[in-house]
Amino acid sequence: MLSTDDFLRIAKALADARRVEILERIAARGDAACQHLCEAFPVTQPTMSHHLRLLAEVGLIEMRRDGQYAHYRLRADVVEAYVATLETRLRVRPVRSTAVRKGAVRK
Amino acid sequence: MLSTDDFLRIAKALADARRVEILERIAARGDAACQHLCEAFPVTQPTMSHHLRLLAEVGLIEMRRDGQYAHYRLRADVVEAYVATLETRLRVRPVRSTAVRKGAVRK
DNA sequence: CTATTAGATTGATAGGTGTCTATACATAAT
DNA sequence: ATTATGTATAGACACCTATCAATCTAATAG
Repeated sequence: MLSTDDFLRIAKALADARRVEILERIAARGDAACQHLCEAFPVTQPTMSHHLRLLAEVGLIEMRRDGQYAHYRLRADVVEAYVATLETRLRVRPVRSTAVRKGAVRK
Repeated sequence: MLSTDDFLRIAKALADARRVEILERIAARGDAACQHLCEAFPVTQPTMSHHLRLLAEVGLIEMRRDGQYAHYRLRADVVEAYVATLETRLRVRPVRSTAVRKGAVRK
């Protein structure tokens, strides 16, 4: 279960078409470099950097540095935690156990 | 599975703290009148009306008129459809069957 | 018909944010 | 060191939207 704050921040992160597309791409590849993502979408590199930063801040993705390259991967457990929280708050189904690693969300 | 458009509109509807609170309230009661919701939150009636309209437009709630009163109830199946679509797009778990009644989303 | 109450609509305003250009920082290659 | 490349930051701008006061419509009560 996410805190009210984390929950809202994730919801806002998911409320942008481009960001969801980026997440999809990262999820589909398992691992994506910023460079690759910049080429895959019609946005400038700073805009892509902005989106990735935001997604990482709310915990939906995780970055791994490899020299000058930045690689990202999806935090499926955080997505699940968001879903579980949404369902619990709206009472649409029994809660499912979804352990989320501590420190996923940057304060 | 929701269309890309419906998916995004629901995501945006869920990306506001007040709206989620309103949804929670409606979900908790099973049925809530606009009047009651106005008293339950520190917002003016036009603002509440605005939120309810938006939530109904994206299909998350449904209105029933009773004379001059307006009653709302949650569309749990639409919430589930949103969740299923999110999980499918991000590949976080197998798809679950979630039939959504046609015409829930106003065009 | 008149008054009252519930809800919707209309403008207007303030704050938030997605996007860009320009620039800075960091790592790698020569 | 210098140059090149990948990423991050800063500032600006346009657009969107949550909110309110004021007003309007609809239905009920007297």
